[in-house]
Amino acid sequence: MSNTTVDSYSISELAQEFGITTRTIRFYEDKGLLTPQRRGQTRVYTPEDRVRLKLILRGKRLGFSLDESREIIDMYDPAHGNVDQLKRLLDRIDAKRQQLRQQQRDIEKMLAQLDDATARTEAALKEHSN
Amino acid sequence: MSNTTVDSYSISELAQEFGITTRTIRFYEDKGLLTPQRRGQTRVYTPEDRVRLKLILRGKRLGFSLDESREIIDMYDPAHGNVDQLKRLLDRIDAKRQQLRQQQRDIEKMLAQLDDATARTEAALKEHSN
DNA sequence: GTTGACGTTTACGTTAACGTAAACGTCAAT
DNA sequence: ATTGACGTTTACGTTAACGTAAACGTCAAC
Repeated sequence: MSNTTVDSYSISELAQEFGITTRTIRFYEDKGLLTPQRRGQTRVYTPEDRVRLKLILRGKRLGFSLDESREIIDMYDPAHGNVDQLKRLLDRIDAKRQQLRQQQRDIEKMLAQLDDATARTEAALKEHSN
Repeated sequence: MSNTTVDSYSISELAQEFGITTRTIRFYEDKGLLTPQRRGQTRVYTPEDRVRLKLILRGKRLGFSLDESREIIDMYDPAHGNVDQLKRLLDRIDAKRQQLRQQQRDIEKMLAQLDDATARTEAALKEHSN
């Protein structure tokens, strides 16, 4: 279960923690979203790998594709060479921001709609108590 | 193009307005999300149909499946008979609310992450100006 | 009367994101 | 030495949400 190095994880540990299957984790690796090390054949995950996985799943909850999640994750690292690329990166970051703000507005409207639905349903319930 | 009744829409009008294809709209009908009337063979959409379509697309932007969107849309109508069903409906509405709140938190974190990415990228740009 | 623009149905194709199963290796425990 | 828990690779299957194309009807315009 627990390891000597303490801050490394097995594939099943991560799977259990996040409520996904090992198949899913290997699939993410296949798609280039994770690149764990190997102890022999066996995959060994660092805390950084774990964070990346967390980000992927967060993206999933927001309806992002794996490609989109990869893009967002890659935005965090500064390794992108020349000035032109950096400027384009800024644009892509901004685009994502706009998208997230749109989602915020969508959520607000849906929550309002749900409040409405609750009110209507409770009203219908009161009708039944007559 | 425009109709005599004014508040009815053709399939291509809706497609253009929302930036989707007619195929998509017919697909939604196939899945039971829309039930337009017919003038002969031709589909005729009411303003209510248009609203439903809008809700579907809003759900899409939030990563909802068509089934989920259908569920949310159906929550708005009070036609669901008995007390037990109404109480279960309230629970489902509440569950959706929780999910949306989770998405709100996810968005906040992602926006913070993007701010971080922007700062780092701009820092990298300043390096290049040396 | 044929050419477009628009509509229809039917049906096969495609992509993403895994599920599921087979077939195998490893290592500690019985 | 075999069982069980865990890991591996390879590969075919599945579902959702459409795309794409074929083949046809309709109706106004030239």
